[in-house]
Amino acid sequence: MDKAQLKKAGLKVTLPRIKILNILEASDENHLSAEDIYKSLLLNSEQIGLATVYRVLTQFEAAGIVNRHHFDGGQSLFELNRGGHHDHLVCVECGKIVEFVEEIIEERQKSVALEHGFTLVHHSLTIYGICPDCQP
Amino acid sequence: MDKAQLKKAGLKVTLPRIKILNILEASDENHLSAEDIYKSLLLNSEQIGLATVYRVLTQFEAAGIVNRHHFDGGQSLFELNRGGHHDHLVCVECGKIVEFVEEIIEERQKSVALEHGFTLVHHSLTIYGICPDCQP
DNA sequence: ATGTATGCAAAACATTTGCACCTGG
DNA sequence: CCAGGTGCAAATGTTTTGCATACAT
Repeated sequence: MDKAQLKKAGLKVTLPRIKILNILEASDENHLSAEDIYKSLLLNSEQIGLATVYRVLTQFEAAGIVNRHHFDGGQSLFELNRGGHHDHLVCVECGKIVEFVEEIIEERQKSVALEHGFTLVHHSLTIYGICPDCQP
Repeated sequence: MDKAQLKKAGLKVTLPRIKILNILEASDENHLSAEDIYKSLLLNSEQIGLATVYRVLTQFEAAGIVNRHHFDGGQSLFELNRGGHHDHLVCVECGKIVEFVEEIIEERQKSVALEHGFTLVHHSLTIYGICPDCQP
C-alpha cells in the first residue's frame, strides 16, 4: 500500500503524492518525464501544479521511491524503483526504452572504481541504438 | 594542424572556431562546459559571443571533433575527441573526472545490444563515486 | 560576390523558488 | 493548531534562434 511507503519516507500522505505515485504505478511506460505526469494529471482533471510534480518527484528520488535518468535530450525521466537495479537500452529513432541486467558489467564497474581508489556511489550505463522496429 | 580539421568537416576556417579549438587543446582539464570556454575566451580578450560558442561546439560535435557528455548536473561538458573511446569515473564531491577503458564492458555492451536486436549507435557509461582525495 | 558565420538580444526549455494560502495529523 | 505541503507566478540556468551585419573563399 502506497501510504505506508510515503510515511516511511517521512512524507505526509497528501493527495498530490498519492496521485503521482498512482500514475507511476499504472503507466504502461516505466519512464516518464515530469511533464508526462503533469499531463496525465490534467487528463484525470486533477488540480495539481507542475511545480508540485517536480517537488514531489525530487522528494521521491531522495526517498528512493523513484530513480531519475538523464538520457540524451533535455528532460529527466523518472522511473518507479521496483527494487532490481538495471541499465537501459534506448532507441535513438523512436525513444523506446528496454531494461537489461548484465552481471559481468556490474562486476567490472566495481573493479574499475576500486582500481582508481573511488568509493562507488552509483553509475549510469545507457546504450543507444536502433531497435528492431526502427531497423531499415 | 587545426585548419585542415575544420576544412575536412566542411566548416569555414574562422577565428572563433580556431580559438575554441585552441582552448580545447590547451586546457589541462579535458572536459569543459560552453561557459568555461566562453570565460576562457574573455580572459584572452576575445570578442566572441556565448551563442557562437554553443553553435561551434554543436558543429564540432556533428563533425566528430568533440564529444558531448551529460553528467549529473545541468550543463553539458565537451571533450576533444582524441580518438580512443573511453568512459568516465566522476567524483560526486569535487567533480574530478577520470577516464578509463574497460574492454570487457565494451564487449558485453555489444552483446547486450545484439541480444535485443538493436544496432548499436553509441553508449554512455559513467561511474559516480568519491575519489581518493575526497575520502573521509 | 555570395553563401556562411557571427554578435547581440530575445526566446525557448526544463527546473526551481518565493510567498500566501491550504491541509494532514 | 501548526509544521509541512501546495498553487501560482516569477526567477533561474542552460541552450537555441531571429536577424542584421561581417567575413571567408
